[in-house]
Amino acid sequence: MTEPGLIELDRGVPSPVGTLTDRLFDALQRAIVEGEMPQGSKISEPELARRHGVSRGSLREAIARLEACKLVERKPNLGARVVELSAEQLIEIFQLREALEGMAARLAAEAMSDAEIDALGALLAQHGQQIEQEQGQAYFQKQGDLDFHFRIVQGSKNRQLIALLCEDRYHLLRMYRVQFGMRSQRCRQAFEEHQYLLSALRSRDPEMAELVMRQHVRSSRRNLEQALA
Amino acid sequence: MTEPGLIELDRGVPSPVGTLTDRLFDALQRAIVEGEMPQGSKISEPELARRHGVSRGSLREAIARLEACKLVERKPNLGARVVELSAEQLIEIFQLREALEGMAARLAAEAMSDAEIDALGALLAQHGQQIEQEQGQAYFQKQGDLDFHFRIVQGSKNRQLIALLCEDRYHLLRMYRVQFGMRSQRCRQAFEEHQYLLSALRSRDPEMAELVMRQHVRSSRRNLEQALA
DNA sequence: TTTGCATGAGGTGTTGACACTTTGCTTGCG
DNA sequence: CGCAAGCAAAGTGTCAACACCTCATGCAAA
Repeated sequence: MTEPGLIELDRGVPSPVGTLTDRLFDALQRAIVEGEMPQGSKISEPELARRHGVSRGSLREAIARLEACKLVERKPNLGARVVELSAEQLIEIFQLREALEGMAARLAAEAMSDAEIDALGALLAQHGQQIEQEQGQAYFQKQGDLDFHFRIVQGSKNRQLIALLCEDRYHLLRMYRVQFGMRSQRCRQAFEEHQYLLSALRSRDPEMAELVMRQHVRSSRRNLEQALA
Repeated sequence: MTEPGLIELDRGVPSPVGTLTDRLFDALQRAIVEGEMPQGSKISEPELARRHGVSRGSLREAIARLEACKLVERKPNLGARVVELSAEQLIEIFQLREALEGMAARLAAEAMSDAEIDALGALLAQHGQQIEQEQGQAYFQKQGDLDFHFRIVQGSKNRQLIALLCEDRYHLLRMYRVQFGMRSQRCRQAFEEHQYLLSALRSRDPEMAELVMRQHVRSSRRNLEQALA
């Protein structure tokens, strides 16, 4: 629920938090994820800098960070473009997730505290209610799913995994969800799989947790492949 | 054998390849991996810029890329420091590798061409000879091991995996190998495990390939944990 | 002696300007 | 009419200078 606040740039107040490059990075990242900057569109440094009332230097540093997140691609002397998510790349991302989140679940089964697991259970219960009431269908359910996976990764207590999935690649996944936002017929099934995973965590069974998580991500991928064909 | 050339900065010739930031990045990366810039040491932008005869702007972009590779850590208004590899973080990196390279091996079992697999076999045969002759013990064997894993990842044909392991995190692994360079008693065992993996690839058995690779990385990790204790 | 604040130096964040590269169009020649 | 060389505009790479922040040093007051 309380996702680390995205700072709005270009508002009345000059957002007195973080460095200028930080705020620029957040603003651009949001713009790309939401689709305001279309996939594959070219980024003109002078124009963007003018639009945001910022020098090119700061903008270039922000773009460098976006490049590290794989949200933009840059070629020397040719400039930067917003990344394009092809079908193949989406599938590759899901293969990456299968491996990484599977390992995260395995580690989480041993590293999460009882309190964290209980909190996860509460979150799931809430999701269940939302699904029953069929309210906030699209957005909230997807956000909920993201929250769930987010917490598992955090629960692994592995800083490499956390940095990679919750900071570096997190926004790329959000971009996929926002822009490819296919209505999830898989919603109820995904909810069940989340509960299986919760059981594995409660049993402190690493092997089972990894198995369930991998199967879960793989199902999502298969669903995606089918929808793309 | 033919690792993409590291460009030497500060030589007679002005290295007429790539942008200045690129060359700076390569030079700093090498310096960090080799230990010339000690772990945890602070990076003074003015001094480094002067030493390399470069403006601070270019240097800052190079540092931003190093940060993306996790080779340096930066805090606002406090500057950048070379990353410190603690024992815990090393273990976390190996857990990451187990997941990622396991998946890479799985995919490679289906995606690699027969020619690529044959070339891998030739590489392994060469390693075997080197081990027999006990020559070039430390460096070449470690480099050989890195080459082997490098090729498996490339063989997965998954651009996400390749970018992550062969570009983003590759140098962090090299840094560990160079600086923690423990003599590998495990050398012969690792060689055998590599051959098991080759067999799995030849059989086009994804399940087995992933299993062997994960076991291989896990053994390395256990060996590391033991050596650290 | 110790605590607190002022001050200065060093360092980082940010900016505007300059130089080179790319690109699309124009112009002149075959 | 087609094509190559050249030119102009836009864009990226690089730089030096300015503004703000942090930290350490020293001085003054309790």
